[in-house]
Amino acid sequence: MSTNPRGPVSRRERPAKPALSREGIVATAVAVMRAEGLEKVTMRRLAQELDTGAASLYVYVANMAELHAAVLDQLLGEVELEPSGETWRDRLAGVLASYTDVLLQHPALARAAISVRPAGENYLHLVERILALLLEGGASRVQAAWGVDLLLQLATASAAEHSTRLQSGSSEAEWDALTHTVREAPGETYPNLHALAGELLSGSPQARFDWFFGVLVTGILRTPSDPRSS
Amino acid sequence: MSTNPRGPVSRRERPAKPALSREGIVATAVAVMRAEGLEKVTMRRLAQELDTGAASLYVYVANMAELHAAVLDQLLGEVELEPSGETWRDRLAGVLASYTDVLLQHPALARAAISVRPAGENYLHLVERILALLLEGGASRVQAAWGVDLLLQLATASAAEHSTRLQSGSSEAEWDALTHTVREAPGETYPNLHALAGELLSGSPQARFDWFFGVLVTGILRTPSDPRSS
DNA sequence: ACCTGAACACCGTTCAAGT
DNA sequence: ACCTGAACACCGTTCAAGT
Repeated sequence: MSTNPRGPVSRRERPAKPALSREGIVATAVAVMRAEGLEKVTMRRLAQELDTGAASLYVYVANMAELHAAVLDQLLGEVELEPSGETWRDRLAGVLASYTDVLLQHPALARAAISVRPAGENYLHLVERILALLLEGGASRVQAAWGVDLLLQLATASAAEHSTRLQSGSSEAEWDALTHTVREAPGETYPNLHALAGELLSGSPQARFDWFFGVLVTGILRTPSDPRSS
Repeated sequence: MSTNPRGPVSRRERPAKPALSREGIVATAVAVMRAEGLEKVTMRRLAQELDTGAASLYVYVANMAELHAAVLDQLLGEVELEPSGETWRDRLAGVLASYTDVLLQHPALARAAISVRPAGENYLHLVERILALLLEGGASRVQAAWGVDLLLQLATASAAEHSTRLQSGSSEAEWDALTHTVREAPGETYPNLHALAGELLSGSPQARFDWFFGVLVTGILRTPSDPRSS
């Protein structure tokens, strides 16, 4: 009869329930999201996964929004900050494409990312990197600072918009409906819409991303900030 | 004892329940949203308002997303499409500012607008007007078509981001937290973030809007679409 | 201080049954 | 064809009570 120096053996059924912690909760949230999507990341589901009650989680996270922000920051760790590329422009395009990719893999998160400010480490690293590349490209201090905002906002919005199209069951039908609406727009009421229907619906996502990126970079470098405000 | 030629008078308590219709449902949804916000626009609440059961609404709208799209299109009727302004550029800025204003008045709708494609009349009129202004400014066909997308996407994202800051009870505290994070970012790990903290947090919403708008217009007119795709 | 069960006040959507 | 009640399968958050 060997004795366990660490005390009596009790509840041998499962490994001792690990203590709750903010990191544990966020890690579980990320795992559930990867497996089943952000929709399934609910307080009740997380609690079940951690073998406790939903109310217990509120000791470590203030609410759902804060949890979403933490999950998002965690995901941002996957963004490629040092992509290959000859010029600063290619590297900047690479970082943004990687950011967009990460969001596209998690449709619901892309939507959440628009209203959520992740103030975590990974978000800061991303901002830092984009600032560096813009400065390398010759942007002024204000151009770089405001430019980051503009670039991230657009990348996020594009991912959110695209991701809804991808996931929602009705994606195909909805796209058809939009196509139909544009193509059938009467030329008397909507002359330009009618004339440019082809262009409005043209372009692969890649081609559009490239053009959008070009527009922003060109604009950022050529547009001085309002002299009255600097 | 007068007789009613239209039949026996029954249920004199309230005016006869009006027949359900898609327009009636959307109008009620808009009214509830104006009064109490999009969060309160639920199937159950709308049904209550219309003196019926939630299930009955599904005869006229497919689901919540479709209802949101209809509400959004209705709201877009308030956008000023003919603002005063000397140049096409001023008028375009006016249209976009008005669009942003409308969304800012309804925070939750701004967020919904990112993933929702309103295919209604008012949305089409907005697109038509922006196309016309861009063409007037000398944009090519593709520049105008893709430019509308870019301008609307960015205006929507800005409104969504800003509106969350405005409404969420914790807005002030969250903004302080972000400010603090940026100001306290260690210079060794985040040299650029640290050096540009002032610029990152600078600028009134108006100043940023003006600069963003300038960046997009400049970029749209100067960036040719990829020759391989046109 | 941390954890819990139970409750509060809700959701969207489906479906069998009625008219 | 349209409308209904009831049910299904959930939510986030709070709070008194325990340890």
